[in-house]
Amino acid sequence: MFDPVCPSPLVPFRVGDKWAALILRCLQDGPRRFSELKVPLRGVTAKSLTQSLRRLERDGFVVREEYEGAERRVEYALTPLGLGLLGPLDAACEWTREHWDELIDAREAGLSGAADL
Amino acid sequence: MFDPVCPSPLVPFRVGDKWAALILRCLQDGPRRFSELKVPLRGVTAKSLTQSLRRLERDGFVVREEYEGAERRVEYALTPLGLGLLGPLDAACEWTREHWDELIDAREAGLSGAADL
DNA sequence: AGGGCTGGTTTCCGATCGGATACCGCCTTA
DNA sequence: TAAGGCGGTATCCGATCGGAAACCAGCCCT
Repeated sequence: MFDPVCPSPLVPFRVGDKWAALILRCLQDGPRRFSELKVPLRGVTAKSLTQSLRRLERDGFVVREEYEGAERRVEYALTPLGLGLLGPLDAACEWTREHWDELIDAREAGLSGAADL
Repeated sequence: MFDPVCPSPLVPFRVGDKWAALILRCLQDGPRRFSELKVPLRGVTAKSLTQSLRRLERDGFVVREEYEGAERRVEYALTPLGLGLLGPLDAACEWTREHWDELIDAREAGLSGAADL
């Protein structure tokens, strides 16, 4: 999941910061713990993950719930607002999948003669 | 159009860089000249505009056409791919409009107690 | 000859982004 | 008592983003 070799920088859409969209996807099937998020989000550092989660929380897309008990347990879950965000996000993802070949071709064509950028 | 006082940083979606989405919108009703883009995109500097346009061109969303003649004339137009991009973009915009109040409320609530970020 | 418009480029700079690394308190288990 | 997992923080750093300002060539008009 979320292979770092995947050329996702090609995707023309973004939701929030670098990891936000992936976090939302990870949470769409239910709450996840901090460490359960780190696994699928390959390569994310604790700092970046915390930062993204704090922002998603501040913006009302995610709630942080700390359970008290013997073992420490913190779970993150989507709010209704965050769940709704998945709609347009899915639309964008689907469009990207449908036009993937065109995106690749266009960029490769546009790349010849534009070394930098 | 595109009032700088508009709190658009609240919008959770992004397409490309800061000006890309606005440029696409400006082009949706037909080609526009460089200087015709600068007007509605209030506050954009020539550098930023050029940069965004070059990227959009490289990625195959926009074409640059230079007309020869007495007066200098350069026009930018959407490609079919760029036109298609407006679909999911519109979906995202509409979602944002529908949930605007929730977005505001959520951020205001989330802001109390989170000074920075 | 000078000034203006068009479509940029160049340089500089501060702000932000995000990775690397080290460290932390708390709790459980061996 | 030490080791290890959990859920982070703190600090540093290089890369990128994007605005400000200056400058430019080519062409027009006066």
